[in-house]
Amino acid sequence: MMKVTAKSIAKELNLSHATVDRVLHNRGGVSPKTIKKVMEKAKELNYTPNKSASFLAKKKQVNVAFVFPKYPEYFWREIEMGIKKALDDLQDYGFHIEVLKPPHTIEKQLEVVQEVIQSEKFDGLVICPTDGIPLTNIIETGIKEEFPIFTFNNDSPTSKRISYVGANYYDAGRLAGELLVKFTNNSKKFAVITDEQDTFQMKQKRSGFEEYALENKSIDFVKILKYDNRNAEESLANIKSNINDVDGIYVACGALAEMSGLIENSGDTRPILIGHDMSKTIYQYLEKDIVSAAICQDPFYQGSMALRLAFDYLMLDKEPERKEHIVKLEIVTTGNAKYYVQ
Amino acid sequence: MMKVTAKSIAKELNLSHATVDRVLHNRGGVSPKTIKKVMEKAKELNYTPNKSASFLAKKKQVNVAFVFPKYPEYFWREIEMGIKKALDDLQDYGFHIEVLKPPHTIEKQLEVVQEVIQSEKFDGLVICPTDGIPLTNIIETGIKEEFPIFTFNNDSPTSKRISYVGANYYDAGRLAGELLVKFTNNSKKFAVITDEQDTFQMKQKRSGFEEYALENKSIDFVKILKYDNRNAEESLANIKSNINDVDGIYVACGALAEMSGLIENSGDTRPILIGHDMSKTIYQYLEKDIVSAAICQDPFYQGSMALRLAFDYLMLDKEPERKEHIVKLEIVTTGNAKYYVQ
DNA sequence: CTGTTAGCGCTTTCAA
DNA sequence: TTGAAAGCGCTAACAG
Repeated sequence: MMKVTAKSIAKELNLSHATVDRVLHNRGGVSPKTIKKVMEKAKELNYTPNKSASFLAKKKQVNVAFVFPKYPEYFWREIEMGIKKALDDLQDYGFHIEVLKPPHTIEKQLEVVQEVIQSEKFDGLVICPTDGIPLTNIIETGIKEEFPIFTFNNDSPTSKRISYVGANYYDAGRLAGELLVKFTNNSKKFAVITDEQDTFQMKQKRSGFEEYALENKSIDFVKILKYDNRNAEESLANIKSNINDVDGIYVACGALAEMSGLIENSGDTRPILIGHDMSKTIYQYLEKDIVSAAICQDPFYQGSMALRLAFDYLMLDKEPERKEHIVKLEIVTTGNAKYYVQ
Repeated sequence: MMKVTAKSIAKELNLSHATVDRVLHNRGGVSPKTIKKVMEKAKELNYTPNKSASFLAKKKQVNVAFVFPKYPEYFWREIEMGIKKALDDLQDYGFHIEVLKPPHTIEKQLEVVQEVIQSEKFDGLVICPTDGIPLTNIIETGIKEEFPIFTFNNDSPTSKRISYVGANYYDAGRLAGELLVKFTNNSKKFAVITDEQDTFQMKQKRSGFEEYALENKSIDFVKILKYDNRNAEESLANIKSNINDVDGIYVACGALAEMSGLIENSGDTRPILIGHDMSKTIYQYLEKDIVSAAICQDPFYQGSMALRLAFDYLMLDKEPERKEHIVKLEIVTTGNAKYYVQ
């Protein structure tokens, strides 16, 4: 069977391919009669437009900015690889990106976002907000000015961003609770390590964990301990003095490696340790059984998906199917850790 | 900055874009001088060819057959979705596929494979061999006749297939061992359920599990029990009478749902149950805590990747980077099960 | 309302 | 060894 193109269906109907193109994309200015004829023929022959040719002819060029933090590097490198991989297929279509990594503070991010919106250089923005809540306003402003903004990894749920792709951190907290209970063989004493700025993400994780604990009658207590990375030694010392009576620790912030170091050198009976994300260092602690499990969220996939959503929206005028694209939570233990590192 | 195309670099050098194209693809018939000039200019301007335009002009059409079983349906549906999704981006490039699902017996598969190779309809074959070993010969024959064959999900390691994408089942068995030990709190008594035909895959899983058990001094015994799906009731009855003394069961074959039913109705103390893959049914057993964990291998990704490898090889003349593309093993428990179903 | 035409970036044939 | 020209399937401007 022959390939079916706009031209081939035009020939069958004694029309010009321009007319066929008009109805195929309902650009208007075609008589109802011909519209009907063309639509029927197209359905009959099962016509599908050729994206390559379409983009080639359109000459549309779109530029989108990706804004996300630099640290932890092992995590964002994976995300960036996912972005770049997905881009491979798309840049021939005239879709281009620029990656910006301002320091991970709210002020710096605000500056960059403002610049991105005002510079006229970009047609869209994909951002991991340092903290969703404070950035709501600026995102809102952008959206009002018809500037499309997408969030990923961290959401800004109260803003009207086009869509979010990333994990559900409440569920992540719950999962952490489940794993800790299972691995400690129904212990009753837990600690959660959070970071200094109690961001939206951190709150979600905590409440997931705590609600799981609450539903689980066997639990005695959950201690919340803060880790401040600008003051690492001191806060580690403080944590150390507070975990003597716990059987399991959930590191909700990005300090799993630091906590592992602490536990490794703490002698005698070690508490069960779980946390988030994978790196070479964490891999080693998994191998040594100092970390029992890490909860991951496929950063590579997340990056690809964020790019795809932006592409679909900006180049294909396709609204995302859902406002929230929640990525799966993956459990990593010694047995499957090697698949998650590098 | 302008877009850099063959034409634009031709203009800069006062050449025709045909000549530029010749050197860019070293088609020969160009003087060393011009070759040098063009190559330098291309590097300087950081030229990248436009795939869309290239495929459009080439008019190359490639057809590949995908051969895999129909059952278990929940699993192969996912794989097929992965294939179809990846195809979305590629069919505009002239890459087409046909999915064939012969009954999962060696004879039927052999027939289909022979037909695929001889029919002249296809330019390549991607197959999940019912059992790698017996299919080696036919794959070998195809490869000898320059007919490219790829394996996925199940390998045919002794054949000279272009590449394999799928899990490492030895590692899967080991992981099963680790999980069982952790979840049973260091039990010493385990059973493994395999299927009637002891395929290559099943052997791998068993030996992974057994070696883990061997290394783990605490284990008393591992019972191997067979499940025959052509004779379900009888073999379930037989299994039932043999698992009274075990604390943990690893279902290595596709009978996790059946085993769950057995355990659910067996009253009193239940053994810990783990197995492979996700379906709606298994999801329910996870929720009820009858299944403690399932080991998955991202069938969607597997399908996409198999397609990509075939595309790269056949359309881009790109040899796969590795002969074996091992997909990660994922651990599914109650807490993250919802991400793995549907 | 419909057709003609040029052109997107590339490949391929033919001619010089 | 090089260039000119046609054409892949589509879009968009212009003409009728």
